[in-house]
Amino acid sequence: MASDTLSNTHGKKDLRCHHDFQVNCTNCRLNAICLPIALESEEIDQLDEIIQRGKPLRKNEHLYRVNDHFSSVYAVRSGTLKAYTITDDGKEQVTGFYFPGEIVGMDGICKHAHASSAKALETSAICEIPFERLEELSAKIPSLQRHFFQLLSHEIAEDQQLITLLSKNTAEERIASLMLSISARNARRKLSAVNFRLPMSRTDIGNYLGLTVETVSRVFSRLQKHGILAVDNKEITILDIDGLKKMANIGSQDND
Amino acid sequence: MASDTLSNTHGKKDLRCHHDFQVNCTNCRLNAICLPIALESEEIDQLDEIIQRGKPLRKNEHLYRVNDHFSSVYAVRSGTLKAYTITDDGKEQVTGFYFPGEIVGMDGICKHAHASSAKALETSAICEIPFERLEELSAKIPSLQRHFFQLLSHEIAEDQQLITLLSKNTAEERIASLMLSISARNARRKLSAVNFRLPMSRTDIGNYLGLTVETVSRVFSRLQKHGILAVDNKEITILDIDGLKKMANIGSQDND
DNA sequence: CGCCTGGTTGAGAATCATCAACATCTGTGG
DNA sequence: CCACAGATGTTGATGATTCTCAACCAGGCG
Repeated sequence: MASDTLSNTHGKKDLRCHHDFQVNCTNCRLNAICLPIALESEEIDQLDEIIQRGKPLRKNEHLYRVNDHFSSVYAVRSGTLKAYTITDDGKEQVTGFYFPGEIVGMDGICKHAHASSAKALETSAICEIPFERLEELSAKIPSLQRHFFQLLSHEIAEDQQLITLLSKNTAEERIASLMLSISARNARRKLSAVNFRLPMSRTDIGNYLGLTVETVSRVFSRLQKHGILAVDNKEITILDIDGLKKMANIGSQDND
Repeated sequence: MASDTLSNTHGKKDLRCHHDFQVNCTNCRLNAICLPIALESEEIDQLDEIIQRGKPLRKNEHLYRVNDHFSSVYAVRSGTLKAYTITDDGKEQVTGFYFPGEIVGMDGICKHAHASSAKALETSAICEIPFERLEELSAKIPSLQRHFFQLLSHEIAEDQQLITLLSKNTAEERIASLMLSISARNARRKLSAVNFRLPMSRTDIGNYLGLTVETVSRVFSRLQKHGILAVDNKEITILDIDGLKKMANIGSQDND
């Protein structure tokens, strides 16, 4: 099933051994949703050359921390990351979850220091993309520059969706939206849209959606009672996707 | 006082007459906070050439609407804009306010269609920057490419601050943060950091911060009672900026 | 086996929304 | 210049959603 998820298939002691160093952008299953989209094959090779692999993270390891010097953005190849900041009064704020094919770290460009921290929710393989090299290459390959502009813009548009969610929607609507978002992102990777395992804790979900753990738990219970979801710990099955969409108040949204 | 605010100084019938068509990027007071930062003078001229001016908007006029074809981003030269989306159930969601020197429309890059609408809160002068031309020029001028990447990244980082605000903070903290943000953005334009006129309605403030008009009004009253703000309709004076910062739970934040 | 983290469920409290009445401002037209 | 209408803002009373505090349960790991 999850052939792009290394996390559950190897132990902890020798992560590097099982890692496939043969992966490159050309043969990566994710290249349709990652940076190389719309590049010519020789251009992909150029991009491929600047990308550094072989940095699998174990669960709870940090990819970078807030205020670290910014030098790269990162593509998730397998596993899941969460990005978060610490508020002035010491509380954590989860700002996003990043699944395979997605790019993390773009909020650090503007100040040359990371605006958030990123840690692995499970064992994760990461492609590091040195930003200065990417800049140079972008100036040479117009479609790459455009694609990267689009990636940044996409993150803005997504954040604004989250803003709307937090500003206007009830607890049930927020959870429903998140489930639909994860479902859509799974579908994009050719995984099941109705059956998946949540990589994050209830605490992280609540934190991300501006809710307490208790509320998250109660909403999951309610959704289960109403026959919309089957919830077994972190294992989620969407039983009534139309009901879920109606609950999320989503007409024509593309949840990616 | 507000020499870069045309809005209050001219009537409605002949907006174009009073508009200063001599403005270019080189002599624009805002060029330190707009795009041309860090460009050589001849590079500024190149940028200047692609920028289209002379599009003053009157209050409530749209710069673009959601789903309009995306072809440009826009720099605010005077006045104020608000960006907003319409949720599936028909409610408005304000996603940002844009002051002179700031760039609006960047959320449209990713889908080549605007992800939000932008309308003028008061008479506003706008610089239109055709995006394809900007892309071409960015490929030629590395510092421009970098600056634009940074602008996009900055918007992401800002949106994430708003997410945190909506997710974790009380009504008072949200209002206090917004006042501090407006104050800091005024200061950046060499205007008063403690005395300013809000260009947006209470409804817009509430909408942006995820609160009702009534709550916004009550919080303003409370802040006034506590001697932190003097509020006279849209005229705001910050009487106790340290108290305001403490209230906003802000230690070391740069509110721009 | 027992501890510890993570998750669930319940009861009471608090913040903010809703509904409603009233005040103020703006601008239009007489 | 004044009067009026509609939009905008303020204040109060009530109620709902969600948070807080607390107890309890389940699973994983030493």
